[in-house]
Amino acid sequence: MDLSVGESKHLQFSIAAVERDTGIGKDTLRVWERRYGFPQPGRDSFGERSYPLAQVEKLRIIKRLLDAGHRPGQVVALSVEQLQSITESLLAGPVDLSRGKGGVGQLLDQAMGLLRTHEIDGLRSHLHQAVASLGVNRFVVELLAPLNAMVGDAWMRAEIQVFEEHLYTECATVVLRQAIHQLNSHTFHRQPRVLLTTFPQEEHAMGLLMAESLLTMQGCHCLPMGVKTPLSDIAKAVLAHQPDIVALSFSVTQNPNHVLDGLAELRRLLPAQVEIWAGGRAPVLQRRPPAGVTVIADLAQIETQVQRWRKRGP
Amino acid sequence: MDLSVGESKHLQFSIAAVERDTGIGKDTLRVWERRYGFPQPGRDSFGERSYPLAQVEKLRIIKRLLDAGHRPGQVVALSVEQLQSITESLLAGPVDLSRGKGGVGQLLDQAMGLLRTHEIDGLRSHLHQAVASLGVNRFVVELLAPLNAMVGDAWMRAEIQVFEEHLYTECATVVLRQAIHQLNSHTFHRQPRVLLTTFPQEEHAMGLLMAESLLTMQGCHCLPMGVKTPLSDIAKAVLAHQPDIVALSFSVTQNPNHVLDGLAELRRLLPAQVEIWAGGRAPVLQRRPPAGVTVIADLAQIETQVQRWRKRGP
DNA sequence: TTTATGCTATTGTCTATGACATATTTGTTT
DNA sequence: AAACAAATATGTCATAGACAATAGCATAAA
Repeated sequence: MDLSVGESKHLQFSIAAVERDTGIGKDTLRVWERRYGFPQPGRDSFGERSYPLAQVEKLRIIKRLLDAGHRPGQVVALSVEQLQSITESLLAGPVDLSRGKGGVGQLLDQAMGLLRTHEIDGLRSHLHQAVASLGVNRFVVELLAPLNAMVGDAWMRAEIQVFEEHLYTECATVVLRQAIHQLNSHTFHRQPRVLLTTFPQEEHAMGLLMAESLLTMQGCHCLPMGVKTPLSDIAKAVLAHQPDIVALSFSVTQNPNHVLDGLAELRRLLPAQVEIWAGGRAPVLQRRPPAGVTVIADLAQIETQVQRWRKRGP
Repeated sequence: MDLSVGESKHLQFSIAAVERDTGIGKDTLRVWERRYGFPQPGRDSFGERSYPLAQVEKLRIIKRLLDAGHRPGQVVALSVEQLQSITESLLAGPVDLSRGKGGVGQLLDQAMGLLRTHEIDGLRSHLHQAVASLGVNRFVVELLAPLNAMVGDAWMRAEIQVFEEHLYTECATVVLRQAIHQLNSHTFHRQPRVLLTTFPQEEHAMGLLMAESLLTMQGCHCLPMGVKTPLSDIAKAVLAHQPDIVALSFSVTQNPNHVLDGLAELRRLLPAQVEIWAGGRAPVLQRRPPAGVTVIADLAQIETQVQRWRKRGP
């Protein structure tokens, strides 16, 4: 029978299948084997690497730790137990802080509960209700943002599955998009035009969507461009649409240098009167705020910044 | 400055950037060079391949022809003129067909016009109106799907900018999501549960969204999971949610082998009674339909397939 | 104490060429 | 025409070495 598909009956994976399932490139897999002694795949009858399931799963744990900032030399050669203890020690504190304040803590816990029990329809209607009762602003700032953080944490600890995270993201996106659509944007005296997108490395669209909702609440005219736009294309779009502000979102996992270099480069490409706003959880933004860029430390600041822009001279 | 993206100031591309932009693997690019004499990249100061823009564009044309069924030996060594004459003789048929029938051709052209003149708000309201007047079903099948194809074509020929494509995608997504949300799903006798997602390589969510809208129209219960789900996580989600059908979407650019390998592997991972539906523009699906997988050749077939499922014994 | 600078180790990706399984075409024989 | 065999075409995997980019760390300067 045909075994060329990458996975044999006994859950053995070809190098291409491992690349697809872990996101680790073929070259990297080979060089890890050479340098660290792991993974150590068997060979099939053609002399090609054949990875058992256990090694693929270990590789996924390793990938998570790398995303969290660990380096291959520290973790690739460790045992599964050691990897798991590192994963657990990685996140200990900040979760409890967000709960309990303002009474939304209960809504948060309910949402996490629905996610864990796979009640997606229940989660969706729960979030819909929350929008209705809290209003878009509080929904985003007090419920959705902390919930994102909690889901991200839980994912890091492998407490929730990848597919649960996917379902959550999709669900939250639907609810939030719906909420944005129902906003009847008030007309302010000065209505800034805001172009929203992310850099090519950044895949996460939730931050962008949260920003869009709050900006729309503030009466801004939003031009959402989705994620992963090359710098030169951001510049072309600015030329074509003449926005007042370019808003960018960065998640934790972003390479700090890429963030700073990208922002500096973009600042160079854009006319001076176009403001660049950078928000999101990338720590480097707070630590070394780049020149000519407005750093949005947390979502609540969006309101303040829009007001500042309105007061600014033309 | 940051050159890590693979593209230098003078529009020279690294091999990784070419792989990303054309979908042709690094190994394949090197072996074409060895065997056919094209592409013939220059070398940068480090001795690494450096592809000029013209060659990348030619590679995109070649990729199109390969997707259409031509073989590398026939086309890789040809000149740009020869390639274009083949392309035009190829494209004579199916595009015009979709226009002019049923009067949506005009709506199509208007949409393309709005996109080219950067009137995004106009495009959005145009599409909203189209949903209202055509109904979701015809909107998706007759307007949005052809429009996607046209935008894809235009992008392949480098007639539209990357940022225009981004804006279009975002705009169409918003309109379609809105339309889905307003569907009040009728309850049928047998209501299949459908899990929707894509393989890890596939970034495009539009196909999935179009499928979701049509499935919902047919009274299906949809579980959208977003894009890029690893195979083993699809399997876990199936275990948790017990859907009747797993629906996957594939765009043209997908590597044919990856598509077939992935589908075969997924088929082995899932219980036999769970159907796998594969749709989208990946030509390999029609050319070599994999066993145990229902190929959805075009969107209109979704209705037929749902009816077939309903008649099927439990 | 903090901020720059330079050295060193780490790490991913590239290069080169060869091998070969699978797919497709071509040629030959019923 | 249909069936089978031989030949080609094609993508992917293998090995091993090289090196640019990154990160960590120590030292010097503010």
